[in-house]
Amino acid sequence: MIQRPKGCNDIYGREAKIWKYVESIIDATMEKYNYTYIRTPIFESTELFHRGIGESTDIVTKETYDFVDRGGRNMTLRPEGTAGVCRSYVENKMYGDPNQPVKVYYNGTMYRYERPQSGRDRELTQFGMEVLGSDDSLTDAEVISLAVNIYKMLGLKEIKVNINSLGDKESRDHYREALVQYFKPHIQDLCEDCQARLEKNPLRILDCKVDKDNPLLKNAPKIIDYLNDESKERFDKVKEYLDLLQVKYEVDPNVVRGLDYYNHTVFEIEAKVAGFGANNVLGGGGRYNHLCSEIGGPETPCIGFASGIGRLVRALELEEIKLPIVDSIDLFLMYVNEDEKKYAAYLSQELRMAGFIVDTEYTGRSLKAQFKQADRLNAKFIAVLNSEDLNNNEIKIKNNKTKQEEIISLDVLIYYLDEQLNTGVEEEYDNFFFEKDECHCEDDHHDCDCGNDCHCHHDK
RNA sequence: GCGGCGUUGGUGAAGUGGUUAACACGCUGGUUUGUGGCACCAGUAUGCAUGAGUUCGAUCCUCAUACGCCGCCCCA
Repeated sequence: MIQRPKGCNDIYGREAKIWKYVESIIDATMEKYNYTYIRTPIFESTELFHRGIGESTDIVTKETYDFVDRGGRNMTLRPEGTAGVCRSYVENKMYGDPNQPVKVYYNGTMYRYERPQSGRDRELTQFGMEVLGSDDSLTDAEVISLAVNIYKMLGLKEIKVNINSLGDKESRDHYREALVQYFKPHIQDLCEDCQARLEKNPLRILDCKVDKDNPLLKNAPKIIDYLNDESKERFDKVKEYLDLLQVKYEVDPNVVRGLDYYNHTVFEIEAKVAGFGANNVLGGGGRYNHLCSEIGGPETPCIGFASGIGRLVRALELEEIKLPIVDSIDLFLMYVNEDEKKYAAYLSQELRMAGFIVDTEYTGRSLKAQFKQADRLNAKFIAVLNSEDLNNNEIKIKNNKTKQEEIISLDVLIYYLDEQLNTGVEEEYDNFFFEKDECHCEDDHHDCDCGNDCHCHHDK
């Protein structure tokens, strides 16, 4: 049997409906923030990722799907979305558009050659947004709040926003040097990986899982103390705007991100729901003011965010959030003989074009089995076509919930269905969202005893 | 790239070096000749991821490969 490629998934059935719903919320929310949709190629020249993401990053050195095309060109399946968007911004001279900044969002598959595990696939779907052409801290705050609001619109409650600032190049170099100086005398106390990190990327040591309880890490220099005045000022401004937008966050000096192009604001949003596994970051992003110039465009200040849809769907499942997924049909048409079948085919089309969700029988089932099929499809109405009725221009239609059956004229069928299906809509909407009681506590920092199943930020 | 565990019908799974691979759900048909969901009866894997090997004989033992799950590195 031919199996699917390692780390890739087929998404179908109910899960596909969840994905489509999630994507519809993303589209709708992005639209409200006036981000426009952008589609860029799934593969780009290898050079773009090497220059953009960074030669020495793991993602480029060992995780890309590279290939040489038939014309001998070096190509790479995109491992992330930002580099392609920047390339498009530069190549299409969007910087010349008077309408700045350019605010775009994307949603597509990315590819990373990694060993699959919980929350990590080789083909993954990410949505993300980028603001290109503004250095204003308000864009930093807006991108973070937009991300949070998408999660909120989907009903997620158990999320946590961690932010940090890497400062500008000067601050970062300064800090890097300080870290190396600090760790060097104690290097033998750290795990093997960290010893390697000291030269390669000392910032990563702070995020080590093995050494996370080592007091050495706790007392390490903090980047905040190494930010120059300008960097510090802008970080304060970002926090001020976040407070204004009522985004709850924590400053986490360990958020450093894996891609070279970030500076100043970096952030991650994690799922806090139990059972998520090792990879609990739903999304992350940051500011990248030098990427565009790095790939041959003008120096352009930018900020962006990307989030894995697979992980997001998983978080929704673990939080048991009920989504408005339509898994019912309006009418199932049943028949026994060929004439009735033909009429079923004809009538199905008429009703579908009139706006109803209609299905019928295609596998030659017995009438009894057709009833079961109608139930499996969650048909709101069912009708057994009967030659005699049809000759009288009538149809016998049954409400599959109340079991009430009526004989009506075929001439009024559309109006009948329309009327019947529109009653009880409210009742249906009641089931859409799994509403939890809102917390009305005044103080966020206390042990909540309001009795609600709420998730306000107390000190735990 | 490194490590651990796994893979048996449509599904959940039991099981054994030796003729017919449990059980349950589901599905199909019948009892009931065109208004069902219950009940009862019957049918439903020439097959145990793939390929080699050991053996008189392999789903079972060995090896390799593929894929899955979980962790590490790293990352969404």
